[in-house]
Amino acid sequence: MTKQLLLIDGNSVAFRAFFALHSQLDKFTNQNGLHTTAIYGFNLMLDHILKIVKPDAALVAFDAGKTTFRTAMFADYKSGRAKTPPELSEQMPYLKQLVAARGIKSYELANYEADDIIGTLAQQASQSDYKTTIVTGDRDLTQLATEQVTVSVTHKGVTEVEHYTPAHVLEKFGLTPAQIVDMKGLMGDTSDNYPGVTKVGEKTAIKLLKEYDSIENLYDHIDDLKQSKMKDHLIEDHDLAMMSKKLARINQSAPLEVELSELTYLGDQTDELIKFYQQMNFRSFLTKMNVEQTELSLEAPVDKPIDYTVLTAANLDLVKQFDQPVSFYLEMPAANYHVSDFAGFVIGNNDQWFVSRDVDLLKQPALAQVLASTKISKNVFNAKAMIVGLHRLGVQLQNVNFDLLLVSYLLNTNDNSDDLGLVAREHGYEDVQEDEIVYGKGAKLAIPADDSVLFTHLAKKARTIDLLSSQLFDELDQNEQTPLYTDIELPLTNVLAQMEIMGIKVDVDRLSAMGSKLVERLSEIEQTIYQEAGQEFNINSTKQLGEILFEQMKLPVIKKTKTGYSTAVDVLEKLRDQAPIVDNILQYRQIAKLQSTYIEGLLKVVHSSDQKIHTRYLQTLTQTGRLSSVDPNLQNIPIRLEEGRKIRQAFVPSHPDWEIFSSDYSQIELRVLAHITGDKNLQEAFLEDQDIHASTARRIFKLGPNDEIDRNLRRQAKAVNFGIVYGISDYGLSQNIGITRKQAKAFIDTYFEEYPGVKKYIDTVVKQAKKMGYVETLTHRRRYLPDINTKNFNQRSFAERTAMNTPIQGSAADIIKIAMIGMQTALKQQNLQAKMLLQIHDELVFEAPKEEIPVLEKLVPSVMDSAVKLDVPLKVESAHGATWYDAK
DNA sequence: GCACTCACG
DNA sequence: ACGTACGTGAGTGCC
Repeated sequence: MTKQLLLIDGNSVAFRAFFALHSQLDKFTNQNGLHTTAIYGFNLMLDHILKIVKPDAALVAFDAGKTTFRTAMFADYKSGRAKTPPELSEQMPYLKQLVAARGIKSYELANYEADDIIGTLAQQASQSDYKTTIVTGDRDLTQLATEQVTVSVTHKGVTEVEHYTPAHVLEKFGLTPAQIVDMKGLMGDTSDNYPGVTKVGEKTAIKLLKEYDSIENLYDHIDDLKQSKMKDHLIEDHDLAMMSKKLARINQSAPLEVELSELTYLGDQTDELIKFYQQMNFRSFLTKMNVEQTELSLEAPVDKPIDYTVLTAANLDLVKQFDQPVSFYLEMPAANYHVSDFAGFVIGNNDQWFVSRDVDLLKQPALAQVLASTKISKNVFNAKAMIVGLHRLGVQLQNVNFDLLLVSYLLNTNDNSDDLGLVAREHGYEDVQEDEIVYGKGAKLAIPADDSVLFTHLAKKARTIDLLSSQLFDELDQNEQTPLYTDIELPLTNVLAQMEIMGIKVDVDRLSAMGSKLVERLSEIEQTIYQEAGQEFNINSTKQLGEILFEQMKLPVIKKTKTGYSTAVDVLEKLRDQAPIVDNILQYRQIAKLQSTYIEGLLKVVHSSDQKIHTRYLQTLTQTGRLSSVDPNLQNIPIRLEEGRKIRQAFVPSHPDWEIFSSDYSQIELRVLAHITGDKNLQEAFLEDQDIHASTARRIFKLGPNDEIDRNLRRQAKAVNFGIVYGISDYGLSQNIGITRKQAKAFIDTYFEEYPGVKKYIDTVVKQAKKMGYVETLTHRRRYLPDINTKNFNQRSFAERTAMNTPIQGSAADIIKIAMIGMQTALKQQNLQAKMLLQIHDELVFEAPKEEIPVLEKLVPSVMDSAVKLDVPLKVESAHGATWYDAK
């Protein structure tokens, strides 16, 4: 029978695991301050792969030392590589302990790398009756793939792996595994520091090898190549290419001192492993082994049993005893809490938990008074959902102290799952199951019939909230984020809840009438398109559309996507002149979008009870601190094109003789930029209330104060301003305004000369991000950037752009949040009937009686522009009218 | 469930 | 040499 062999590239996987968890570096330490990220990640990978492979034999290979037979060939091999971080080095000895405790042999060999050990063993295994799986973070090992040997390369994290068989290598590179070394020979390897051929990268290497198979054959036919720079480089670098290929080739006959027969996989060495996990403080792995964690159990109950009391109308007075913070949780299994069923609730503290399925009990004074009490504070998970859910029952929730979801998100914007069990796990608490497991999902979503299943789940949720509060409050404090939570996000939760509950009225008839017209026009255009194409097809299918345009009608292919031809707007616009069908397709797309997303989509979510739409704002989702809006999204209702803008005519006030009133910040992000960077020239433009894009145009195009700025110059300057905010690149700018990359680069260089403060800021913020691993907004909102130091150019560049953009976008989000809280307070204080309904990132939308409009025209801008004090003024513009459309 | 396209700031 | 603008949500097609 075929046996299974598992070979793991220890250094490379540890390295991957270390950087995958880099943002969590400080959270993963044991009692002695040892960092444990690489060990933890490595073990996750082991768990994952052992399940898939079920090996009979296994080995983890490690690199032995600095010098190998490769350094003898090429002195610079792997030189110039950044030193292994000490936080990783310190973990390596323990990693070997882990491997041993899991019943796997480790091995290293002087003068050879882990690759060579693996290559040699894989070779031997193929001659015996073995199937081999190699796990590594290094794609170079794919050269070892054969029908008997699969190379599993770890992806983003460490548990996601991509399995390379010869077929997969072919699909991925268009090459055989044997050609990988030729590819590396031509392209070189920056991380191993061997050169390859000048100016030849992966793409070129693959192209050449597809034609010539190998480096040797390529050079045999070098005279056949057309005269080109590339040919010159190839000839010039012949020796380098040959050497690089040798360096890339994995040695498959290293003088190993181990044999396959010694690699028997023993399985977990339970006692040793438990001791090791305890030493590493790996609670989740201990849980998996069903180990009682005595000394940790007070803090971290793991499957710890829980007692609860079932509440009934008869014993309801039991809840009157509460005189200190209580945890409360109202269970709504569907995501949309405006309409979800109620499964039950839990309330309690100090290991006294009261549960019930009967949410009507919440209306009883004994309970309702606790929830509304301003004396007894409440600890919850997702306060906004609780407020809205309770409101549906006619019950008020006041005095929320701790919101686990919200605090978790502020501590790390990635901890934004709306599942309590998952969020708790991020903080080391393992005993709450995922909702999906308890309630199922999709069509299978159901409330468990078994009382003990439901009640245990609920009680554990309440207990977890209770137990996590002080720890997470401490962490907030350490991050200087307590004011952000207390003064901004927590009060905002309540404001958002009120906006969602209020909803916005929709003129359903109007929307339907617009829909009918669109449907008519759609079928007309459809017929025209079919005629022009000479056949009927599904216009919505990009695949079919691509075939018609680019194969049958032979239009030039401008851009391709991963899967075929691109038919996106920018492509079609370039083809406009070539065939009338293109214009019609653009028309069709525009109208189809309006019809399906905005007419049908919105009609579907109008509540029949009040003819209103009640969106949900997600307060704990975005990486920058912005809100998002779902079910439906009311933050992307059309405005740019008149056709679509008319949709806004269907958004109307909820009372006769009321109007829609809207105020928006003008250029808030650029003003924030001027403030944060301290750039005097940019600040001056805002202090003098100049047209900012015109002012930028004047500077970057070196125009005099009286020169006219034509529309095109202003448009280009505007694009440059956007580019700066987004974290500029010459390529991105050139694409956006249709100029060459060189011109774009010149614009950017001039911009930085004119605005030196901006340049300085960008350099500083990126440096800061590289050092600290995160960036911050005005209010200490934090975003971790785990990729900021990665070797991968794309990932790193992206992280760098994010480092520049997040403080700007995020601070603008902070400002409008503060303004919203101020507005809610002001409306109440002044006894106004006006209601705040929507937030669209830099805009607030209200409805109000006509007579209050003059009040709002003063009040709203004054609250908005005084939300924070910046070094430049904030500017607010307002409008009002009978519908949202008319508020322009 | 992913890819593509397109709506907004 | 690399291959990009920042942040979102929703509908449709296709596997």
